[in-house]
Amino acid sequence: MTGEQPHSGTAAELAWLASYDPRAYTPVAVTVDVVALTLRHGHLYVLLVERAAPPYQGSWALPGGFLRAGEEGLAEAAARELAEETGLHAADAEAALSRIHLEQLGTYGAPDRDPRMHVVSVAYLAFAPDLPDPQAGSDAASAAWHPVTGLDLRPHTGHPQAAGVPVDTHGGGVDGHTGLRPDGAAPITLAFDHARILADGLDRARAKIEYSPLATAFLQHDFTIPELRAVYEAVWAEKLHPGNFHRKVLSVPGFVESTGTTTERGGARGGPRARNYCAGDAQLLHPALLRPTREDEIH
Amino acid sequence: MTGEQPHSGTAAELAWLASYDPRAYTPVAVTVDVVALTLRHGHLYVLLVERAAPPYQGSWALPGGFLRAGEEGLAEAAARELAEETGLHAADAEAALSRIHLEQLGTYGAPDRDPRMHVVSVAYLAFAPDLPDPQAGSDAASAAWHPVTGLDLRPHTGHPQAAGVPVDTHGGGVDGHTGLRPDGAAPITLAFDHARILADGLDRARAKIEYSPLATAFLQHDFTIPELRAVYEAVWAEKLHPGNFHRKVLSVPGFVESTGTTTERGGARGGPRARNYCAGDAQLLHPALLRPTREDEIH
DNA sequence: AAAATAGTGTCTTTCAGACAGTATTAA
DNA sequence: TTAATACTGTCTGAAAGACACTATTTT
Repeated sequence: MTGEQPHSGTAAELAWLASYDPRAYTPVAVTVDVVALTLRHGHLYVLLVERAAPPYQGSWALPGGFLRAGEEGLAEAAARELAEETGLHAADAEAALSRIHLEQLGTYGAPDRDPRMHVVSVAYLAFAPDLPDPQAGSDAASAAWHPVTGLDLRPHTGHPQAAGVPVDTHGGGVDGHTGLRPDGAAPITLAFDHARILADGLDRARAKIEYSPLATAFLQHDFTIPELRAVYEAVWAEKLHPGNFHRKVLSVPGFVESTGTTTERGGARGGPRARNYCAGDAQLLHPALLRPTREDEIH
Repeated sequence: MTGEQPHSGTAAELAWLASYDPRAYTPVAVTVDVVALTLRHGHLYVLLVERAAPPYQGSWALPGGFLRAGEEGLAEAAARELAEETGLHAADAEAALSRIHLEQLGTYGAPDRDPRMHVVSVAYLAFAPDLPDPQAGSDAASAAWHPVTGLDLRPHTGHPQAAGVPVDTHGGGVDGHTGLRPDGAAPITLAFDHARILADGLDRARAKIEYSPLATAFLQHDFTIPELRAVYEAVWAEKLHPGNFHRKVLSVPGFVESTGTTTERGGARGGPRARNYCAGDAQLLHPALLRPTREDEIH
């Protein structure tokens, strides 16, 4: 909009406008980062990109980029970044993106979180069904889905309470269960404060599927109750009781709707064929699906 | 675009450029706004400032200001703004601010939300005990606490629990249920998108006191169960059953701790003296205090 | 005395979790 | 056949909400 000189006006207006001129201040950059989660082979994966330039050259980071000032809103920018990095800006972007849930996660603005300048990052959280790997030859050449269990989620830039996100009581300590890769390799350390952002995103995801039907956003249009249970088990990293989960899901009005069909085959290791369902029209689960081993209050 | 002539080149080239010099883009301003809530005479009040210059000259707005780039984080900026506008930057600022709960609410960045330029606003939500009125002669000369029932809040289409800005652009419908003042005066319309921000803050507050002990942040250090109930009734705008509420609060571990004392006098209209409590050490209420007339899913 | 309120007891309903049990399918 | 799995039935305990009741204080 303004870009150059402010338009003319009264003296008072000009004085006030001057207070809005960003060049009167040290500049701030605004970026949008995306924590895109998906489910693969029963495990949670997050979309990461490899940094091609310093700082943190060669490190993995959350996909993101600068907000195009005057052109787009924050959610638009997040959707654009996500489409670019997943390689979905092709023909099917429209259809694929429409099934992806996107919500604002939080904003991170510690002055030293980027060594180059003060960067304020608006983080978004995305739930996506299993997508193809990002294709080379696009912006997404360096993007890949990583299992979250292979990432080091302990914050390393210990700025006081940088850009705190709600309620989070980030375990912070030597939790031990995160950051260990199944193959025993060293956990990957993320660039900037992206480990913290990812940890906040995982916390949000774990809490969100309790009272919202968004777990279905990780699945295809049609799914079975056991598949839905696999989502909860992956996000919560807990085994759930199959029978109780089944009855509970069906008892929540509007959570799932029967399609009248069943799967073609039974389970890989035996068992009957499961009935198919699709997402219902509820926005809120009532009653909620409470996480089981909620180790009570932390203090 | 920029308002001048757009740069030539593909988006990828622009992004490449920006990775070296973010100022290649149209500038963005970053502000921090605060939704500060308090309880007065049994009603919810919000801190507002009167705008002294266009746009929206003479309108009321949320207190806020520019992030001091390179100097402070977002939460720091919010605390600074809150201290300035409440007139608490005096001697007692330290003690008073320490009792105020402050958390990030969401970030608002629609390109046209400020007519002058693209402004990204990081909103914070504050719960404060009853504070003295802002004093003239300070930055807070134009600040005042307003009952939220006297403000015009458009209903918003977002998810009730969603922390932050819903992805969809709201369809700003006109509904008459909120914004009616008890004295029948016309509801006050807030500047910019601050009505939306305030509505999101109220939603967050209503949800937050269900599962966190933050309702106590509205009270003095010592309080009675009926006083705590008054907080819930004001925030939820619902009458609660006194007996059940009492038993429920005491049954949640770590919510409140008895001080062994009682009030000096009984209720204003009769009744025994109440026992005093202070906040316990729980961070999460388990089990939660569920809101009663939760009209189920919205779709 | 009358009215209002703090705090407790009890009953009913709902729901989460444990567990058992049946039917169906793959190996 | 064996093992795994989808799904259903049943019991127990926790907890929310409705209601009744006592005790204490103000007007």
